[in-house]
Amino acid sequence: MSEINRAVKGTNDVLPENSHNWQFVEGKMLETAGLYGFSEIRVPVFEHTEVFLRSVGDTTDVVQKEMYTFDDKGGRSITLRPELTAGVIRSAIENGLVNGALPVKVCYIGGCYRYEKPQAGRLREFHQFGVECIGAAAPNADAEVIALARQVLSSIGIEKISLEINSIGCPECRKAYHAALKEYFSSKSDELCATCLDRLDRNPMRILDCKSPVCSEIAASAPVVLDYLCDDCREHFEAVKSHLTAAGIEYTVNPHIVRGLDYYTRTVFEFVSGDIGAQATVCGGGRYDGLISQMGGPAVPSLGFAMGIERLMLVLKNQGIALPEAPVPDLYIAALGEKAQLKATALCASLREDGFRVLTDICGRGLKPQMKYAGKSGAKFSLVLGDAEIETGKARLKNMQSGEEISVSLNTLSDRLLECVNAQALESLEEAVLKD
RNA sequence: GUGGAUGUAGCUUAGUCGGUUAAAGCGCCAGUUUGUGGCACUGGAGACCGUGGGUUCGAGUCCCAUCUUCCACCCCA
Repeated sequence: MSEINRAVKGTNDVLPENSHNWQFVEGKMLETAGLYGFSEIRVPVFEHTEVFLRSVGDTTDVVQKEMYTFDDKGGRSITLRPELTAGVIRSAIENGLVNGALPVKVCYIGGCYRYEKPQAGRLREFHQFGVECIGAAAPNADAEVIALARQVLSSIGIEKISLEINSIGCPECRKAYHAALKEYFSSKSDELCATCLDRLDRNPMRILDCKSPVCSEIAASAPVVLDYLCDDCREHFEAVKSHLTAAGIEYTVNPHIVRGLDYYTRTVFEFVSGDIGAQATVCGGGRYDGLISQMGGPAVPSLGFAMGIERLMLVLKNQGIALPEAPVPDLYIAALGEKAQLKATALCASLREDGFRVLTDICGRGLKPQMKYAGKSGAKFSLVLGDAEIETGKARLKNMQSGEEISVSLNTLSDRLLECVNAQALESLEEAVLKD
């Protein structure tokens, strides 16, 4: 296949048969965020490259080798967003949100772009839902944001997923911890893998995250961040845990959680699933108290998380979680002959005006293929319109599941269809109750 | 960026030691039935066998390269 009919590597289409699942999931995300007071914010897909260098951190892998960066025709360096926090914070500062009533609570859904080698749960274009809570320093803010993530997951049926939390401290207490880590790992430097040797200088905390068996064995007995937290950070972390417990949220403390983006401070957390392959993190987030001032805003604390929607979909699929069915047409009108087609057009117009989902033939087909299509479309009812029906003003309304038919007057079709659709819905509702 | 696997109609696949018009099921279109879907039967459309080279009288089949997809490393959501 040539490039003209092939999607770019690492990108996916959401086809009509799946789009209702995305609509459902995204709807639940926005709805749940609303319960916590978060409103949607929409920001551009691209920003000045500098926005990401400043926030994500210019030593991170994301910035160093994964960004889609290019010069526009005006000579500006532009980057497709690899994540949304940077752009959202930029917008909050630029539009003065951070100077208004705090906290600012915003959420977002959008595509992100990273030049990576695709594999299970990893794409070059992927989608994130996330929230930013700007201006809240208290530990119950951390718990609230985590509770929101938890509730989003359960609102779409995901219960089997684990929450891991950690505190990586503030810049102050991290100095002591870095020193301790360096000392510890330096003593084992001849056993560490090549990348970890490199990390020893740049960012020793990342060694804790290494999956190579040797390194993770060494990391297992490395100094633990939690032992090096200053009093404030320790107190904060203890309070976060108390609030999580108060909210009824289960968690495990994993001192090896280290986020890959530079801006994190204090609380960090991940929701992890064992059902979707090596890329197991479905949601990652934490606190980033220094980010706003680092990006030229006032010194206000901030926190948030991001969820990978494709990974979420994988969890749903691999755990066999069923989402609501796509809506089906209420009525298919089969028409025979020009007169009947005109009448069908008129009926469709008024029924759609009344809010019904109505289909009719637009391919000029015969009755049988029309009925066949009606069946495939999943339409609840069908109606055949020919010369006889136009003449008498009456037609037979057919229930496509049971096959039973009733005679209806075309003048009162809308009312009768409403009754029939409701009756059918009631029937399946009763069936559902019986099954329980 | 490194490694392993993969590629034949829209989908799932068959295709022998290299041999003539590349096969089947599902799906799609139409008919059997001139006004009624699901079942059955009949017919039809649809594939430059991922792409480009090479070996050969002859390549879907063998060789090389390249791309895609999948999986893992790395990293992250």
